[in-house]
Amino acid sequence: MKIKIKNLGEFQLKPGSALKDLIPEIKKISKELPVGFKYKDTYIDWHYTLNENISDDLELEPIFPSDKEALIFLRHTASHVLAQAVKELFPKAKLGIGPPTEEGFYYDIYYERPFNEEDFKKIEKKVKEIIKKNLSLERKEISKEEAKELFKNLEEDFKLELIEELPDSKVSIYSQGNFVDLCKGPHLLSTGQVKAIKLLSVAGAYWRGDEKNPMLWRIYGTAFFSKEELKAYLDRLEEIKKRDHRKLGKELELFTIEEDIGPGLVIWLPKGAIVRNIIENFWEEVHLQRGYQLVYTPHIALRDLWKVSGHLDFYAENMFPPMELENRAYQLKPMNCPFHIYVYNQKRRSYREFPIRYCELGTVYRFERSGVLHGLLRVRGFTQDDAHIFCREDQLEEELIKILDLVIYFLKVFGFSEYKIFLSTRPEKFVGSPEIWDKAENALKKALENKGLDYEIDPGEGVFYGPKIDLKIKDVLGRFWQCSTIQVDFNIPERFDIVYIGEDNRFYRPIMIHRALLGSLERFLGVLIENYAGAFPFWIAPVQIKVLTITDRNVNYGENVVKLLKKEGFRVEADFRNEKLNYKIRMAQKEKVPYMIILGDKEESDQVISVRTRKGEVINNLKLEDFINKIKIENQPEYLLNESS
RNA sequence: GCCGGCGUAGCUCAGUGGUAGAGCAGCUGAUUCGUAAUCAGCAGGGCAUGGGUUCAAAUCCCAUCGCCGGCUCCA
Repeated sequence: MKIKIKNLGEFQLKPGSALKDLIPEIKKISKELPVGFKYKDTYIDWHYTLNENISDDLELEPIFPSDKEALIFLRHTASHVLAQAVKELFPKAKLGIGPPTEEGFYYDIYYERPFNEEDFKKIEKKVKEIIKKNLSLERKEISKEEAKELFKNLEEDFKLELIEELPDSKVSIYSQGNFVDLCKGPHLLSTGQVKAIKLLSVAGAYWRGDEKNPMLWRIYGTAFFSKEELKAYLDRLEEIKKRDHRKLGKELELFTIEEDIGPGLVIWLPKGAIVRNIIENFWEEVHLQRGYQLVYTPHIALRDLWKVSGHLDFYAENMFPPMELENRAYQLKPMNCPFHIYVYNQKRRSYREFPIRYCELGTVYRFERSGVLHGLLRVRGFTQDDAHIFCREDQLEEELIKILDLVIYFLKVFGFSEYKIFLSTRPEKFVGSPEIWDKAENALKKALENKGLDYEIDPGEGVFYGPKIDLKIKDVLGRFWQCSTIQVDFNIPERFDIVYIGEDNRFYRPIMIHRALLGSLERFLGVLIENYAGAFPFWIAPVQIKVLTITDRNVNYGENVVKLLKKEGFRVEADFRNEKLNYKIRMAQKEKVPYMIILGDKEESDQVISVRTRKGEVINNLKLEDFINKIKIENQPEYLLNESS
């Protein structure tokens, strides 16, 4: 039988033999040995044998250690090594699943008690031993019946459950030493090929993510082909820690979340509030330019409003409980949409008016379970940069395209140029008819295609009132964050029975689009803090310039400079303390102020300034006027856009 | 909500049964200094909260709250 391997040539293989029998031959012609292969969409490792898995002549695509996909092989094996280590140390442990992930791998393992730090160390040691032993892996295909027998004897209950649900009559198992695991692969040749591995953490995880199921212990780890790559990864984890918005938020005095005030409720401190204010002002300006109208609505409303909107039926578990007052129930708002319906309903609407676009920085409250709160990224009270657009069916696609334009513009201004787009379709719990949903889903698809944007479909992830497009933005460290959401809604207009008069003088139902571009200001600022590591670009920096004097003699001159800068509208702080320059620079540097102006006798006598940038560049003998002209340009939101393009 | 870990001064952290500690920040004084920490002194703590064990608890036990890492969910 012929095996063609891309770029390596053709090989003959006898039926019944494994791909690994080709290794000596391949080694002769290739410096580097592939870790495995890809055939169509499946990974094939060296352990595949001809009669079992491969019937016809086929062309395989080799995967080398330098390929990204090679990590899947490596991490699958790494997770087996981990599982073996745990089973050897704790024979009573039962295995769940152990897949590779984006960044590493994990194994979910049931054990009668939690693994503690000591266990963790032991496991780590055992893992290293197994790698050192360089055990060969082996793949076998057996019938489901045989597999059931095997795992029943091993008392691997979770594996039995998995086997039960596998669609094929045959399943594959991999073994190394005396360890066997149900696994579809792919794997490396032997445990010794796992060169750089690190176990990272243990945490409880429900079997199959369902809280009705027993809790297993999930051990996270990561593995790479080289120690250098592993180190780079661990360094990156350190970097992420350094950029944590919770840490920076405290250090830079941006925001606080106080135990006495309540979980998930954010206090914006002056420095953070000014950042938020600058973003809000910019946001409003752009919206007004683009044909939106600004509205304000209350934080609470009569509970009946939420009955009409459908929230009580479909969203109740995310809402704060009602408040009773003068025999009427009020409800803290989880969304802004019903209010905007009433703005719409102020008068009879004509088809000529459309599209009508209402926008609001609307603060909403949602009940999030305590365990999921996370700094600014997951809170209970947040301000959405919300808008609701009412339009006719024939305008829907164009409106969606405009929204996509707008969101891409905003993200660019804030330094995000890469994102993933998801189209979420009808969930299990939904209002309206399936036909209407299909219509809405199609409109979203067409808009995305019109803009030439790639997207993935997230089945069943839509909101109860309509399908949506979500954008996840990629930050400088390559992490993705969900902020923007665009949702088509045929249902709420119907529930509130809103109408417009058409050309033919008859009533029609408008379509509503919900959209938030930055998402919530809290989350967006959290992401922004991490993206910039707290060093905001000039136009949003809470303190843009810090004026430092060298001696007390220069204070008068310093006050003058500060006054002139403030007059121009810049956010300036003075550090005229009787301290050494180095000390003042260090402080300003830690506050991540973009520019320091340093004033000594020299500057004063020449009536100039010295400027030190956040990056450490020094410009001497600058006229204040020239500096102001330079930073005026830098103070525009689009400055960085123009710089990089 | 569930599982594990953690909670000591404004911040970062020492302190594991015997009188609460350090550095930074703050205040006072000295120093007047040129591109990432000048020196000295002072002040600052219900050890998350509430119970319990003990002659004695920051330390051991129980409960509650909060935070962190996950599960799940979403802006």
